[in-house]
Amino acid sequence: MSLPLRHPHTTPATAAEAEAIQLGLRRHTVLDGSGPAPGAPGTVAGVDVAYDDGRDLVAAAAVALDAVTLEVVDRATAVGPVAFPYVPGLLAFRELPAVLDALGRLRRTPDLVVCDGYGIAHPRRFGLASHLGVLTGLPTIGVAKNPFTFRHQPPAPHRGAFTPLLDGDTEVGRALRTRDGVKPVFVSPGHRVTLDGACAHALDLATHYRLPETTRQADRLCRQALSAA
DNA sequence: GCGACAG
DNA sequence: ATCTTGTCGC
Repeated sequence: MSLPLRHPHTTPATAAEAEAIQLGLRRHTVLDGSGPAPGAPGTVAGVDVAYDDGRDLVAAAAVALDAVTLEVVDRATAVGPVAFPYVPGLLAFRELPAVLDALGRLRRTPDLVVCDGYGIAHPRRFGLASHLGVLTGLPTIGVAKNPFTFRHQPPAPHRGAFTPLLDGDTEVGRALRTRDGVKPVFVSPGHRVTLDGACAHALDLATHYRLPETTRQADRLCRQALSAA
């Protein structure tokens, strides 16, 4: 089976073409909070990919968790050839083909998807999570391990503290502390989620570790799928 | 022009 | 992302 897409998924031949596609899709971004409320029942999926440059392979994983208990309820993987090179700002074109494949193999469509990367915290306000959200119509957020090119002050040392992630004067995301005294994560909305909502979801999903349980599970599974391929 | 730059 | 052992600490 596969996921119905609201917009065609395309693999561009050049970076310039990719930027044009990106700008076209960007107009469909919605940040109205029509996605699930934090704490609401349902499923949350984490997606991630791993690469084997030597074999030109990419492996993606989608792991669905119960949004309330954080128990794993479903998992799926997809392995295929790498379709696009790594270009900062164009990561979606490299990761999404395999991710869409894996997501489509879940038994049930998740109510929220958590990406390992950015949503609107992006040089053109359209990162990986934004791209995935617009293509599928699903609510998405991005939780990254690094601040990319954006400025921020360190948040207070306690869990839940945050500071704005700034692109000039615009708050495009937040540096959010998910554990006391541990390096923050960098959260931004992708699609159908507000910035406040994205942070609340990230905090709910990262209770025991720095990273959301969704990304931890997906990271483990895609590495496993790659080594098994 | 060069470097930096999510994964 | 990936190449990679042990080690310190809760």
